[in-house]
Amino acid sequence: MQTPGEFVREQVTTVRSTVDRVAGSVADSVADAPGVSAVGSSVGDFIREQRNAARVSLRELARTAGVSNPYLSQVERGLRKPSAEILASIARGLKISAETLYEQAGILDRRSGNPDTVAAIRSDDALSERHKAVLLELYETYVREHRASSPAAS
Amino acid sequence: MQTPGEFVREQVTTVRSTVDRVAGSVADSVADAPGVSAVGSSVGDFIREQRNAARVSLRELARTAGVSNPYLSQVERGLRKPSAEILASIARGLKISAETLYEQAGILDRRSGNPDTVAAIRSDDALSERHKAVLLELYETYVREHRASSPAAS
DNA sequence: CCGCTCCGCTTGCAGGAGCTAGCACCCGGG
DNA sequence: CCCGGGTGCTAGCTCCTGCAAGCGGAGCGG
Repeated sequence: MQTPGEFVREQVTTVRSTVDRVAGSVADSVADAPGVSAVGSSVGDFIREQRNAARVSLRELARTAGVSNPYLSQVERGLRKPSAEILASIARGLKISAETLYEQAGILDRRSGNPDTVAAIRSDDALSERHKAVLLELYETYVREHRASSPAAS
Repeated sequence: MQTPGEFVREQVTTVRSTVDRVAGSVADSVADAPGVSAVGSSVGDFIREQRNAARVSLRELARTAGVSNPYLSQVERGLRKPSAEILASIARGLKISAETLYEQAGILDRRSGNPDTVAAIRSDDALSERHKAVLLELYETYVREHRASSPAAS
C-alpha cells in the first residue's frame, strides 16, 4: 500500500496530464461549445441538457433514476412538475447535485454569485496541504477549460 | 469534430477513473440512493417541533406558509408527504432555511465536509456541473481520509 | 421486404397531494 | 347559560403526479 503522500503526488501528476491531453485534443473544437452551460428556463430543459451532455438516452436515465421513461419525457418537456424525491432521483441518475436541480426548479434560492472557491479550499482545515494542492490544481484546470469553452459566460 | 457533450463526457470519464483508483467505491456514493426512502414522519415532527418552539399556532403557520391548516396538520403528523414547494413555503413560514427541511425530509444529503467549501464549489459558475461533481467527490474523499488519519482533530 | 430492437412520445388509469367545509373541544365574557 | 373565538383534527372532493401499456419512426441483420 502506498503512503498518502505518494498517492497524492501521483494523482496530481495523473490528473494534470490527463486533463492537459484532453484539453489539448479539444482545443480545435471549442468554437461551438456553448451547450452545457446554458441556463435552462425550466427544470426540464436543464435536465434534458444535462442528459444530452452525458450522451444518455431518455430510457437509460429513467432506469438509473428509478422513474418511468414516459414520465421522464413529460418532465423534460415541462408537462409535469416532478416532486422533490423524483428530482433527487434524477439528480443522482445525472450524477449532479440535488441542490442544482432544486435551484433550477426554483425551490431553493441560488447561492451567492461568485465566492472565492480557491480561498475556501485553502482555508479548509478538513484538508491536508497536499489534498488542497490537488484540488486547486484540478480546479484551476477546470476553470481554464470552462473559460475556453464558453468565453461569453462571465 | 467533437461535440461539447463528448468532450465533457470523455474528460469526466478519465478523471473519474483516476479518482476511482483512489476513492474506490466513493464514486458510487453519489449514484446510490441513501436518504430518500422511509422518511415521512421525521419531517413532520421536525416542523411541529420548530413551530412549538416558536410559539406559533398551527393555523398561524399555515397562513404565513400559504397552506391550509388541515393540510399542515396532516403534514406534521406524517399523514401527507408535502411537495418541495410546500416544504419551501413552510420553511419560509418557520423562518428556517429550506436546506434544513430538505435534509430532514431526506431529499438532500448532509455533506460531510466544510459547508463553505462545498458551497463555494457548488456555486462557482466557472465550473460545469460535471466538474463540480468530480471536485465534490474528490473533496469528500479527501475529507474522509483526513478524518481517518487524524481522528483527534475535532 | 421482413422482423427485431431501440428511440421518444401519447394515452388511460390508480393513488396521493392539497383544499374547502365542518367536527369536537377549551376558554373568557355577556 | 350561551355565545364568539381559539386550538387541532376529520370528511369529502378535485386535480395532478407517476406509471403501465401501446404508438409510430429510425437503424440494422436476414
